[in-house]
Parts: sequence; structure tokens; C-alpha cells
Amino acid sequence: MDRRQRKTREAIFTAFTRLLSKKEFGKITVGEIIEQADVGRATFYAHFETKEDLLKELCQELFCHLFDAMGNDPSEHRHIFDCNAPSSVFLHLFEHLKRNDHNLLQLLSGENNQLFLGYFKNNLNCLVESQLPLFAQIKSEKLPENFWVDHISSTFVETLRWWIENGMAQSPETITEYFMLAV
Amino acid sequence: MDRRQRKTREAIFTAFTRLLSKKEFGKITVGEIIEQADVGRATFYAHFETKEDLLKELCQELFCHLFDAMGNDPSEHRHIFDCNAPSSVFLHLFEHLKRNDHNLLQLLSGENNQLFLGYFKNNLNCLVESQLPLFAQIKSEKLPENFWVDHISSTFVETLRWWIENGMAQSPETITEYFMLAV
DNA sequence: TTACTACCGAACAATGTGTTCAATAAAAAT
DNA sequence: ATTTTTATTGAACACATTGTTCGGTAGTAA
Repeated sequence: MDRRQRKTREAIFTAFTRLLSKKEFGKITVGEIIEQADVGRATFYAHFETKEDLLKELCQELFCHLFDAMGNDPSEHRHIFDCNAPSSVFLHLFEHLKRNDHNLLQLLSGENNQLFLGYFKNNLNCLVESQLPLFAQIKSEKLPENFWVDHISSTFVETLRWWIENGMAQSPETITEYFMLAV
Repeated sequence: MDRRQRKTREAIFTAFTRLLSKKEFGKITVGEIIEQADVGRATFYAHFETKEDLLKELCQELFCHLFDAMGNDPSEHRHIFDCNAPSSVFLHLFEHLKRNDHNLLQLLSGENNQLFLGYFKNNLNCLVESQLPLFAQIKSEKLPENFWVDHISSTFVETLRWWIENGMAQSPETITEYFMLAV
């Protein structure tokens, strides 16, 4: 890919992220984005069809990379699954988030949290399914499996939301404990 | 209130609800609303400052009335609290929803479900707090109270979402059971 | 009848969207 | 080093949407 393309794409993503952390998605204009990114109008539309398209691509960049890394990277993989605590994957996720890797926090805590937590949950479901045996309890025998999976994902996302809204005062370990108790 | 005003207001609400069940909120224009409602443009802006304002007032009309009725109406009150099942309030809510009182389902199942489920959760919190003793378990001793309340509300809303997405195949009783097991 | 009030509809400025095009500059190919 | 290709620019453009204004009309209440 052309270096120029990479640079403008990156500039647009950065500008967009900065705006998203301060302003509701629906009220952000293309004019503001290209001003922040210092890019021509025609350039923006050469990269993205619409504002919504930009949002979609940003989410893929963020979440797919995050979850792909967790699933595929061998070292990460070992680190997660060799740990004897059953909650290690989720602890790992909470730690990632507290360190604010990929600047996700800016988005998850801004006015658009609902938007991104929705995307987050979608990407979480497959991870939860792979971890389902760890949640083997009386509950899971009495509930339909897809209800059970959905409930675990939802609880993770809602726990994360609560954590962020309360200033992330607790340690990742404590939050993981809350999460495992709640679910 | 003038009969004309009432009729106009009602026409706009109805048109708006119909559009919301088919189309994303952000993509609905004032032009479409007044066409559906068969009302002049100036009339719309005499009733509501903006589209967002209309949404807010619609939500108040829907949710506040729903929850106020549950909390204040003496007959409803008795019906709910005299029942010996600890889950009666929530069963009652699920039944309301299945009967589609107030046409809430159209909104909760359309493209804007996230939007309305968010409002729903906000209005649910105070109800949950009043019911908190019914959830007295080991969990509640180990978790902060506001986390616990938030978790119960979230679980209700997510259970409702799951129910709707799966075609509401289960009876309100079954769904209440799932909810009480999950939480 | 008289006053009041809501509605209408057309026109309006202001803002945002997405496209087009010719000129310029950077990257790649020869 | 030169040519070719490709990305970017900035301005101009048509178009859609927003929210306001105003004179005329009609339903409502005194």
C-alpha cells in the first residue's frame, strides 16, 4: 500500500477517534474530520464512502485485531490458557483495557459508549463460546445454550461499562472477581 | 388542551413510531415524519424543537407511564406485591411486553432497539432497587450494591433483548425463570 | 359575533453531503 | 534519469435537510 494512502488513512482514523471521544457520532461532520486530519475533502471520499463506513472500518481495525491477537498469537495464547485461574482470559481482557491498549478507552467512555460496547459484544461472543466449559454450573444445565452464552457476553460488557463509569477504581483482578460472581 | 393540538401531537407520535419500527433513527427526516403524519412543517416545529426532542418526549410517554403505572396504581400494586412468587414484578413486566401494550415491541425489536433498551434500563433501575431484598443471596454480600443493582437491570434488559430476538417463543413464565436463574 | 389559537404552505438562509475536475506532487516502473 | 502511474488537493457544484418566518385560513372558546 502506498505510503501516502497509509498516512492519510491513519490521519483520518486519529482525527475521527479524537472527535468521537468528545462528541456524539451523529453530530460529527465530514468537514470537522478532514479539518482535524488536515486532508482534502475529495481525499476523504476516496478512502471512505460515508461517515458510517469510516466507523465500521475503525471498529474492525480495533476489535478484530484485539480479539484475533487473543486467539491466534501463540505467546498470548499460552499466557492465557496456561494460567490455572479459570478467569484468566477475562482477566487478561480487563488488563488490556485498563492499560488502554489501542486507545479503546477513549471510545468506550465517551458519549458513544453504547455504540462501541455493542460492537464489542458482537466480537466477544465467539470468545465466550470457547470458554464455555469454564462456566459449567447448575445454571447452564437449566438454560438454553445460546441464552447462556449471550448472558455471559452481556454481563462482561455491562461489567466493563460499570467499571469505566465508576472511574476504573478497582483492580483488574477485583473486577474479574465481580464478573465471575455476577455471571 | 386544544383538541387540534392533541390530534396533531398524536399524529406525529404515531407517524414517528411507525417510521422508527422500519428505519434507523438517524436516517429519519422531519420531512418524512410530517408527510406520514400529514402535518405542516411549521406545525411540527411548534410542537417539538428538534427530532431528538420528539424522541425524548416519546420515550417519556412510553416508559414513564409504564413504570409509573406499576408503582402507583393501587390495584396494579396489590396485584404485583401480594403474589407470593418473588419474581412477580418482573413476570408482570414480561407479560405486559408480550401483550405489546403501548406498542413498545415495535420499537424494542426494530433497528433502534439499542436506543430504547437504553432508556428502558434507566427507568428500570429504581424498580430494581425497590425489589432488591428479593435478590438477597450470597452474591449480594460480596458485591458493591450499585454494581449489584446495575447487574440486575442489565440482565433484565438483555434477557428481554434475547427473548425478542428469538421471536418471543417462550412464555413469560419461562422467561422469568431464565431471568431469575441468570441473575 | 368576537377574540383566540392552531394549522397551513410556501419561501428562506444556513449547513452538510457526496461528486467532479483540472492541477500538483509523490511513488513506482522503465 | 525519465516516464508512467497514482494519490492528493482545493474549489466548485447540485442536492438534501434543517429550523425559521409570515400572511392567510379554519377550528375553538368567550
